[in-house]
Amino acid sequence: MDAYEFIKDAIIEGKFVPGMRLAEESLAKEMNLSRTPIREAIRQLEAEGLVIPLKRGVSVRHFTKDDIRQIYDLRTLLEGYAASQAAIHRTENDLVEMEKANILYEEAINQHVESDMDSLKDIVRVNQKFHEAIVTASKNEHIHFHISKVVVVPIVFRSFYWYNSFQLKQSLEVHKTILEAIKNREPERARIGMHEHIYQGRDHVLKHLEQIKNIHLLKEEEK
Amino acid sequence: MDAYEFIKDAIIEGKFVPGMRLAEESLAKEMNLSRTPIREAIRQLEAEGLVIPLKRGVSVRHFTKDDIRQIYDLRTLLEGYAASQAAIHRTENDLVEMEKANILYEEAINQHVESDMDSLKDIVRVNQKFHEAIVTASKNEHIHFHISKVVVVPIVFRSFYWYNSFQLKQSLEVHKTILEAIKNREPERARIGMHEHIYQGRDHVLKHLEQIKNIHLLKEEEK
DNA sequence: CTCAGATTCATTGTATACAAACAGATAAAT
DNA sequence: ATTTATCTGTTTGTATACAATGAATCTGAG
Repeated sequence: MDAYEFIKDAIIEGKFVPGMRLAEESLAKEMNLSRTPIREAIRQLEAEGLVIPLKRGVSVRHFTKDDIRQIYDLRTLLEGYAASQAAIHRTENDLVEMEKANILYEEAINQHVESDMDSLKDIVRVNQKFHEAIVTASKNEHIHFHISKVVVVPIVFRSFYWYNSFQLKQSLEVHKTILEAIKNREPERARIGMHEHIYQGRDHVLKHLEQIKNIHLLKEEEK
Repeated sequence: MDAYEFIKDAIIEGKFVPGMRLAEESLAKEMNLSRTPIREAIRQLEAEGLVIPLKRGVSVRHFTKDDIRQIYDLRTLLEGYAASQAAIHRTENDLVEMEKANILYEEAINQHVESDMDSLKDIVRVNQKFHEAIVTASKNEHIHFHISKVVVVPIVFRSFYWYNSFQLKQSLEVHKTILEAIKNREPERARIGMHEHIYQGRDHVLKHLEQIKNIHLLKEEEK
């Protein structure tokens, strides 16, 4: 669906932010459509929890620090399980896909120069490919379905752009550990590796949120 | 939403079955509405995975035995985690709610007479209340959100109506174990109890599906 | 008889129209 | 001045209309 993609992308890109009131008419005008397809897209996004209904229109959902913690707990649980299952069910082809994704990841990190947004965007994208490959190898499409819903949220915060080279190199190491565990069919080690990896991400996002909050407080004081 | 409830209920009640082609117009006529609200309801149900888009119209999703296995794995993971978290975060009030639900469950089981559909429906409802109470006590609304999506699917199969008194008494025992573990703040025991409980349900549904399949095969032969 | 092409009919996708609900502003009354 | 009531403009909810798409049927040629 087109309107769906448009709105979702706008949220992910930060064009629509939490608290912002979105009316159907204005959205429709912005993308040269009538209200009908817009409404359908909104219903989908509501069902996914990305957007919440307002008395008047909708708003992109506002996630608190507590939400982030909960979502990462959930994601750790799901992706950790997926990794352990991947270690059991993975085929040779799955392994090839995972390795391919990880080589791209390594290349992206090596080419990366400190605080260059575009190269970071690349890294995020390739990282996702790697995670996707693992979930695919777990052979549980229902978990896949739920993970895909959970993964979007942290992206909204664009905390990734704050990773430094050291952290990136570190996460590459964890990737390699996970990959090796899945290759050697060690479910528990794969799970633990994934836990570590995602909790790293969680800490990072939370720290980022803390900074944003401070900036916000600063602005409040300035007034 | 009204059209949403209508369609979802129809699926749960078995009025709309997998493979059945549902056109917007006919749905609209059936509930005296125009197509517009119907379409929105369908988009929601699609996002939840209960219904799949067809080239022409939609159909309620057909779940295979493998889907059931995957969904129960997922549910075990999520509800097991919720139980362990409940053992950590539960308040006195949560405990009261859980005990209340479980007393109702015990009463419903004691009043139950073998293969009475209505009393089994009651039991299913009260059982859900118990599970709800645990998830609430876990203090993670995002897990709650995902569990609620996962729980609907097995209901569609109405395998519950095949429980016998012995199985019901057995599941009451497991409920009590879980409750005690949460009360005594033993996360791991709560998780294991929940695992056992849900895997019991899974075996039951799978056995039921096997029977249905046999009946189906019988019918095929009769032709 | 079989298959390709044209035709018809059902069904979706989108636009538009209008009524009902609601928020905010203005006016009136105490 | 504060509160209540009314009015007004905006925004949603639903219905309807029509074009685009796809499936099924029919027709004619080989």
